[in-house]
Amino acid sequence: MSLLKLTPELITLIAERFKALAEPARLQILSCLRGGEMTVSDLVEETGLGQANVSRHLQSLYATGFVQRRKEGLFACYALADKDVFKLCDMVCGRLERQVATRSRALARR
Amino acid sequence: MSLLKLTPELITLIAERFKALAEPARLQILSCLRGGEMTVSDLVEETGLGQANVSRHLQSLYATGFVQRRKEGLFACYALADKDVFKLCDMVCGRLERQVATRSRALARR
DNA sequence: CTACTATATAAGCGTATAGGCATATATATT
DNA sequence: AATATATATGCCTATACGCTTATATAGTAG
Repeated sequence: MSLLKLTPELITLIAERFKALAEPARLQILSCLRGGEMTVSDLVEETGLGQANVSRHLQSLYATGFVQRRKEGLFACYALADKDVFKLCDMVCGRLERQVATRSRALARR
Repeated sequence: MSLLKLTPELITLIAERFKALAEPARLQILSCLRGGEMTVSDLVEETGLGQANVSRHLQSLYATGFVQRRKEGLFACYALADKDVFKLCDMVCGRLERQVATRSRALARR
């Protein structure tokens, strides 16, 4: 629908959200969380990223509302706030597929 | 659906696309283009950004496939590649609205 | 209490990038 | 040809950010 008027303030907020998704490491983390709640240690192991790094990215994803946080004893359990993230990825992927197709044709034409 | 497996290569590509949307200036440009095709000069005037700046952002948006380009005499006319960009924004906005609501309640509770 | 573990945070470093200025390129006009 | 205009690009500086190492905080166990 896109009925929303994009005011400067809104634009800033939207840009922040996209920025949170604009990093491979964070997308990787979100992708891991697709399987369900995970601790920081789990994510460190699964992603191969450093612990401090994962923690910082999680803060960023939490601040922008893409993940939820739950404390269980020593562990911090993170989970996707909702599944929309992957709808976003799919939309971008759709675009990607179209572009890849277009460029393949362009290359073939040379 | 989110049936796509997020391979490392795909993650990189998706991150690039999100990065293109992660800048207020570029969102502002896209928002302007919502009304239809515009020249660089039009966009400079409408956004208040510098010409070099606008030109650069347009290259970035073009490289990531968010805008189309057409040359008409001296002018370069840019247009949205499709409307999906604003579906993306709306989805992020939806999330924003929910968050704003949640946080207002949280503040009220203190 | 001490020691250990999981997570968060701080400091420093290197890189990427936005913005401004000057300039190059391309096209049109005379 | 020369000149003017629209756009693109190269260079510079400031800032932002990701990554690593080291440390701080919080919770648990002995």
